[in-house]
Amino acid sequence: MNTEADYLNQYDASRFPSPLVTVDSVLFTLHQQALCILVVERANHPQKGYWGLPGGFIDMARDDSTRATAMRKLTEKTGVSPSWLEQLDTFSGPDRDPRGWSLTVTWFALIAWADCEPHIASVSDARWVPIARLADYSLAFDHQKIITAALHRLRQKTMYSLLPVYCLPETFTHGQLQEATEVILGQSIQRKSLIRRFEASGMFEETGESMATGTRKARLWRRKPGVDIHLFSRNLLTD
Amino acid sequence: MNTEADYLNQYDASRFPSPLVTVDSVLFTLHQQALCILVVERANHPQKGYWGLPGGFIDMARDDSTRATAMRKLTEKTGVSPSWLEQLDTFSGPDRDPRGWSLTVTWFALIAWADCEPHIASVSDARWVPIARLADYSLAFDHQKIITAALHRLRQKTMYSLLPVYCLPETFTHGQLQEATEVILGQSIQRKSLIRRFEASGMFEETGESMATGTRKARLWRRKPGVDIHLFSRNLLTD
DNA sequence: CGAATAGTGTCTGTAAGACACTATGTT
DNA sequence: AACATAGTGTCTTACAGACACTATTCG
Repeated sequence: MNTEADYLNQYDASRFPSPLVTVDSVLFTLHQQALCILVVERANHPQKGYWGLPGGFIDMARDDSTRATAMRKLTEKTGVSPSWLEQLDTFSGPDRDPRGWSLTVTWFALIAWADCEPHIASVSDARWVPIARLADYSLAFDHQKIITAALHRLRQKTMYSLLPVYCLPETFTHGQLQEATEVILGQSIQRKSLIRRFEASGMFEETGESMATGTRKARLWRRKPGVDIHLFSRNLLTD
Repeated sequence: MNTEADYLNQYDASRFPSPLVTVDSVLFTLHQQALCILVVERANHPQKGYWGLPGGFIDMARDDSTRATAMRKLTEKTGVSPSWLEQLDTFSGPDRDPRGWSLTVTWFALIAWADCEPHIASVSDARWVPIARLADYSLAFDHQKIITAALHRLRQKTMYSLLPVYCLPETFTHGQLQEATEVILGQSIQRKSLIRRFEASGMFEETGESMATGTRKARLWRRKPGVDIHLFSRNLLTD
């Protein structure tokens, strides 16, 4: 007799060698017209003292998916949940970690700077780094490659959606969204095109309030609750 | 003294519990105007007798990435390398496999039916199933969910690239590409639009040969060697 | 020649790019 | 009032949709 129940009774996972599994996230924000990434100084070996992405091991007792692991680690470092969190890619191989064959499930996240600044300012090991300054940091493992992939994803999605709103505070103006989009894409865009898309997306509602960012007051908007992101069928900046 | 070398000397991966890690692929092809997926009958527990995606454990001695694992498993089942292979997503959680907390890195692949039919016909455990017939099969684990994600990816990419060419033989006609695209999208498309994109992509060259699929002979084309896939800035079928 | 599929010409429709214009608030 | 930023009107451009047209091959 050899039922599945018999098999499972005798099954011992520790008999099989397994890769080292981690979860890492690339969290972006915008601050002072710069696109920034959250990096953490490594307190332990391996690569102690290097800077790395926020992440770590899965806690199988608490996490019911790698999304939960990513969320838990980001919340530990920032004090809040990211506004946007999607899976990026899985990186693996025998040489990327000195402890052996390893695999990291990576996530791509966005948050408003103001939402987490108080918490980040209070912990010394996490820091926002403008992407133009990343070269000043010694990054652990293949984290530079992961960041490059995340940046590519962010720029692609910015071309066919209004993803940058997830880098903004709960209420925001057209001007702030335009600035966010321009910082991410690294070039100026047509305000008219952005506003046309903003309206067509059906994702937003006016708060009724307005705010003076420049000289004239600008209307404030928020994301409609429960409304999903809208994907456009054409890209911005199609050159 | 506590150097990284000391740390690595004392490091014992087996002390830490680790999720069960697998790699699974969704391989699509086109046959007789139907979009098909390769499924394999499970010879061992768990879920023995159910059908599942081609995949399995990482062989850390031989595979230098999960891509290599996916490629190795697909080659075992089909006899050839897929024409297209990209990472899809990672699925994880405590309940998806009865052996415990598990994680599968999934890949999305395309191949021409004729390239692997001789090999598949010779092995009894692998089978092409038209997606409309998947309901007739008892699928293992969360493989239905993985297939749904792969199908979504295939359809999306078909809207903004000529990805379906990777389901065709090395040389093919405009008509075959149109048929492939229509089968994948489940609706007819404008031949003129397809040919405009085909030319604009710069991905193809004429073989000089032609072929009678219908009454009149059609020109044969192939992918230019070393040329990457072209992504269009607008979608087809934007309704 | 007619039938069927291969392939082209060209008009329409839609949404982005460009940019001038008007509106509103601050000094 | 001057000015700077908010927001609109509208022309142009690029490319997909529609569909009629011509071309080729076979019976």
